[in-house]
Amino acid sequence: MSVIEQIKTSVAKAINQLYSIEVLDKDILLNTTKPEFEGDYTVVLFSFVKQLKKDPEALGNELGNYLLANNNNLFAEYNIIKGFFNLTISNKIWLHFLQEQSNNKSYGVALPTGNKVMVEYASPNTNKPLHLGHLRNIFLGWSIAEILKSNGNEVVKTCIVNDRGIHICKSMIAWKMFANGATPESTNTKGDHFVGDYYVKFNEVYKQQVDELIAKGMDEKQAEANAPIMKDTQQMLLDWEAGKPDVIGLWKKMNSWVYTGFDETYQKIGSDFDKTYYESNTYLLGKSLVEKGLEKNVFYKKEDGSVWIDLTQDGLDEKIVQRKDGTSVYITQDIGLAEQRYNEYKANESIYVIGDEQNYHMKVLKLICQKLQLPSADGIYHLSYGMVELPTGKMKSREGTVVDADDLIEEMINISKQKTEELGKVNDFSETELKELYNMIGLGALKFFLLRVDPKKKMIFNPEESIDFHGFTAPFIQYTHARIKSILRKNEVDNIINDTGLLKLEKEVIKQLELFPTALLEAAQEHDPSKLAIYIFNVAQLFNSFYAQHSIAQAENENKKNLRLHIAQLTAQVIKTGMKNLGIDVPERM
RNA sequence: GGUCCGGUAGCUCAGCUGAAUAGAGCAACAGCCUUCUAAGCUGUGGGUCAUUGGUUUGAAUCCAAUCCGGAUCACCA
Repeated sequence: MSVIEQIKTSVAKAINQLYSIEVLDKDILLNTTKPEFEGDYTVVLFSFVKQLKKDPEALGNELGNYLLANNNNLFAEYNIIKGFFNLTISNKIWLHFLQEQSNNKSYGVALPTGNKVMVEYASPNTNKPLHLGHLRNIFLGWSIAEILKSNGNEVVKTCIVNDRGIHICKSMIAWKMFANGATPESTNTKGDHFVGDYYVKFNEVYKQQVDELIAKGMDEKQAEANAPIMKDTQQMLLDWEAGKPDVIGLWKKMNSWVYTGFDETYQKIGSDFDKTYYESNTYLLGKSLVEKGLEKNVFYKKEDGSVWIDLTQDGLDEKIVQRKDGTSVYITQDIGLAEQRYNEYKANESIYVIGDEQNYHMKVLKLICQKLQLPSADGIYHLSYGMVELPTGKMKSREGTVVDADDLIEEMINISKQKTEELGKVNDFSETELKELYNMIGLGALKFFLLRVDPKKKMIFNPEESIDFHGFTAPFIQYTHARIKSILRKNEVDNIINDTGLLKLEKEVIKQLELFPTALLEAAQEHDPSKLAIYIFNVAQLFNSFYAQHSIAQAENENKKNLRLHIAQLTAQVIKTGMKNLGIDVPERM
């Protein structure tokens, strides 16, 4: 049980005993004590002062005496300032904690709970390469999966590839018209970029044709509908749906180019999936559910034969779930896929990492699943994240104003190379070791940059200002780790910690380390890796202050040295495990 | 127009289940390497927490209204 939980339980019990009122653990408002006051944790008494009509001073003293008398292992002393009841935890608790955990490689990781969670993320289109927005999505998905695993959940990572539809046909048409048979190999281009170039090409030509038609006197709408290249594309979609061999062949070929490109990127950033679904296989799903919904009167049929659901009672609108020609719409596919995934994996929770422009859609999806009483319905959680925008506005792949994922990754790695070379601390590294280190630092910086902020907030990325390597960043944390490792390489740790008392900073670091499982749990509960990122940063920052003030190797005596080595060891461990949960590796040297 | 999200230091962001003098990082300025890795540490300056009103012993935090920015409300996906 964490120290915080112990305090809450003790205080709640004390109040129950002393005043016979019903107080639960969660009613205890507990903060870390502000540095300018004496103590470790502070209970805010005001609500009890009011309830019990007692003077805070008197209440605090009665409580303090009771706590000291009945929990003498936990509390060392207390003081009361206004309504703030400051508790000092006894050093024995901290030392015991350190002794128990400093050698525990899996500190913070919970035992299996039997809970199963699916995390869906990435979900790219196969007509263009990945961009910065995808990276935010992928890093978030990966990280939340890791965090859930650390909290004892079994996790299935999944991806739904958007591999069909008009946008795919656009690239295909443009390739047919302009490529003269070129391939990624023949042009030495990464497959997803190769296909993406034709998507851009399509839009150029399309725009030109529309302009021409407008110049000939057509209005804009008509022009857009009548541009020859668009008509060809629509025909191609029909041919695809009809299964015309040459179209299907081209579709398969171009998609395979894209997948090869994606795989390269996924491998580079260290991401993978346990199961990939393809929309070309799932887009017809959900039909049986429409039937079921009609039977249950969840859905209703309009005169023209289209099927709808009325969500106005729930504050939403009417939504179509099946077209009059009997084909599924997007949301129906999603319902069908939700059912299919549940049948395959029986996960009781399903997290969708999808941008916040789909908030409404996801709300509707969950609601419909609930109304259909699908077993997966209540477990649906939309991990919504804000768009990544440029200072000039939104990224638009159609217009080519995107921050390309591969370019950005390469740039980050180059910067880390350059900085590492400037510092010259690892000149003895081999080529492979160096490459690994540059990747670790460059990708770490990028991942941390995207994960350290609240997912639901949109973020602005300025390509002109490169991502920082100082302060609240991954390299700062990685550096702290490397520095500790350097000390641990040079000094023997004795297993037994002797009680020599704790200096302020020694205790502060231990206190912070003790919060690790709490931070991991909070990140999981709130589906928010930024909580963990901030926690790890605080650990590193606090350790660095400690490090600057107190020598470890040259400590005042052997016992102090050993104590500090244990602190250093556990700090390194927490950083390593914590960063792993963000998908970031941490070097032994840098 | 309805719904949802956001507005905190020059910049990027924490804090938002109410509680002590609103915190970090970056940038600026001033210090600290003959001692464990200076990608570090210490300090200084920098705030009408969008605005107004309300609830409360106490509001950045809760409520209401207003202003600003964004998303969404497709027989697109």
